[in-house]
Amino acid sequence: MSRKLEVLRAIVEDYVATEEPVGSKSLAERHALGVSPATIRNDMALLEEEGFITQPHTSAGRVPTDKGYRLFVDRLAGVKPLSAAERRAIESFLEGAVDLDDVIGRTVRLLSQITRQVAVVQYPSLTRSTVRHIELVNLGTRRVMIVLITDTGRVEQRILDAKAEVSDILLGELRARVNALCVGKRLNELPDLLISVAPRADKEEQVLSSLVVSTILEMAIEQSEERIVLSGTANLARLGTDFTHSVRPVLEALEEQVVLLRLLGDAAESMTVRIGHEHELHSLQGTSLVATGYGRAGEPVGTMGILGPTRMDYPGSIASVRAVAQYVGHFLTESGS
Amino acid sequence: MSRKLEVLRAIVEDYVATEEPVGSKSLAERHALGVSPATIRNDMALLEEEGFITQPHTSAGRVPTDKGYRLFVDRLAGVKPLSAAERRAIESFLEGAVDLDDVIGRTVRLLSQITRQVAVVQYPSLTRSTVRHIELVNLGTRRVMIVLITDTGRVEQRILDAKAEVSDILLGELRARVNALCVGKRLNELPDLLISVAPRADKEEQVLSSLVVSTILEMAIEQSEERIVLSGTANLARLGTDFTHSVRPVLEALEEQVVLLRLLGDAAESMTVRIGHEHELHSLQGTSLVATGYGRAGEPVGTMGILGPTRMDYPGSIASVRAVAQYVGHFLTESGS
DNA sequence: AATTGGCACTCGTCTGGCGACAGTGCCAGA
DNA sequence: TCTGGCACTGTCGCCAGACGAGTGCCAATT
Repeated sequence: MSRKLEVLRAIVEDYVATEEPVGSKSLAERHALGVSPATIRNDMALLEEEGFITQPHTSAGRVPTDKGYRLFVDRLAGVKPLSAAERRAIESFLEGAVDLDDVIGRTVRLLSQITRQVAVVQYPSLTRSTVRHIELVNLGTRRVMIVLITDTGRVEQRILDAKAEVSDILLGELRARVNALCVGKRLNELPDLLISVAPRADKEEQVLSSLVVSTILEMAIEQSEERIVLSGTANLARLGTDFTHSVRPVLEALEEQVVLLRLLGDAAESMTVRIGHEHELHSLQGTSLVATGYGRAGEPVGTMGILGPTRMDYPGSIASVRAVAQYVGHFLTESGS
Repeated sequence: MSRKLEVLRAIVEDYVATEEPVGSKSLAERHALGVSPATIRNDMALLEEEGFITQPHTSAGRVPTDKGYRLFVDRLAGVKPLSAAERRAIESFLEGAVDLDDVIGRTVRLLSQITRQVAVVQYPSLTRSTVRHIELVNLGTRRVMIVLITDTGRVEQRILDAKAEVSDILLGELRARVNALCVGKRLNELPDLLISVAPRADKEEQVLSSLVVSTILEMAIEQSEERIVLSGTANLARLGTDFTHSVRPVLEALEEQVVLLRLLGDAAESMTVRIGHEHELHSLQGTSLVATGYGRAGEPVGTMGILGPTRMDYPGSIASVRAVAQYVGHFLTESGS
């Protein structure tokens, strides 16, 4: 690898470690580059021309630009092995999780703790998952509860006003029919499947079944708006000290589900790193995202990642996110049958 | 009311409005106290001796102490009527909420928006609520799903490994028996009620029913650990500009469910205001809490409130929190049957 | 006895100047 | 192509002085 890139790598590493602009002299001292500060200065001048680094002011050291970080993660970042403590934390953290909420909750805390950044975890997506069971419960007083259970363990329920008293027998039949049709199918296949349930002779059944079907569809569609949980917002301190200008806009952005969804949206499956200005949203342009998909039995079901300052430890973050995602994948695969 | 208290009230109001120490001169100008600055200075000296106000430094104006705020909210704060915009916001915000999660989610966002502080809402407490229905679903492959539905609309589910294949008939019987016993009862009554389910002749049924019963109890107990949601953390900006010293510790405290629970724990029913050092937790001593319980058909089920700097608009916050709590109470009472 | 105007005093903040310092760019020489 | 030397430049910390907001006290007034 050319020395110039070696210099860039050294700059990124030092800057991430010290949080201060790095100069040619200290660079020569801390890294065994085998050349003098003057030579490094020449390389730095070139790197600056090409837009990989910049100076905060004339007589200061250099700081990587977003473009510099990009080059770093694409070509220079080695794989950083997890520390023993991290391994242990990951392995013990999910022990004893009782349900899906618990798994996701533990995961997001785990991620934010080991990376010391803000962690973001998307619930297993409904559209990608399949129906395990649909339960219809007669609550009396003309009400029916519909419970939709997916193979990822997610449960959605809705209460339906049936207009008229509901017969248990009818409801039982309907339950059997709906389940026969839907179990094992993906949620986005439901609309096509459920068409066949509606047309039926009996008037009373007609009304009820169409109500039930339309509610199930509503749940499948409307509720497939994904949920995302956060943890570790206190770690935003790493963005800088002036709250109102650096931290606040980020905190505001993170409170919007829509923003979070778009944030994780594209990072669908493989490891994705989005750096500074690569974010569309202006308020996030001082941050970087490291995200990857996680799966269940090979099938991708959701995304998780961390958000931190562009000046972050990319190799470490990438390693942690990847490890946690894999572990959660295993866990989901083994626990749910 | 004595003029001295009038002065204290004026100081609190001005300080909350301007966020700057308030001096005798500006106080005389902005408020029609009918006396000269010199007189006010005398009163201020007294108030300072008694510990209601203090000076940040010798030649600055006065700032209320926690004790001063306490006196203010106890004796001086009038009721501030809600603005029309707030009324409208409250009334329209809960329209179209589809389920309990949705109601709570909307409530917490609403509260943080109208008060411009951090809002904290506790889910309807399980122990205080009653069972609406318990559903047992045979998932096949030796698994049974248990769904516990409460009258507040909260749904808890758990999957149970039944060790052996489960007969639908048996499960149906068990479901009927459990529901007959539990529906309408409070969750904390369940242990006593469910004892009678266990002893039964049939070996197979014995195993299954004891498994189911113990799981239901687990759900009732373990899951009655309450959930609390937050919103508006970006508003912590109001605490001050230096992130690491004022905002960060608060953000960290708020991420701990345990802390949140204790925070809201005591504020059980009536309107509670906890100011600065009245918090036990050190990291919250720069903040104040305004909280109240909310109910459903008269029964208290949970707590909600806002957290902000001690220097906050107490009358306004109290009015908003009270109004939202009442409205959510109505909403819960009407919507669930 | 309460209130008021006047006045001296105290400190914190703002400003400008100065020197130390870190780091660069450039150049001539190896 | 690399290196040492050197002049240049911008930041930061420090200090002194001016400014001003606000107080405390006192003597005079009501």
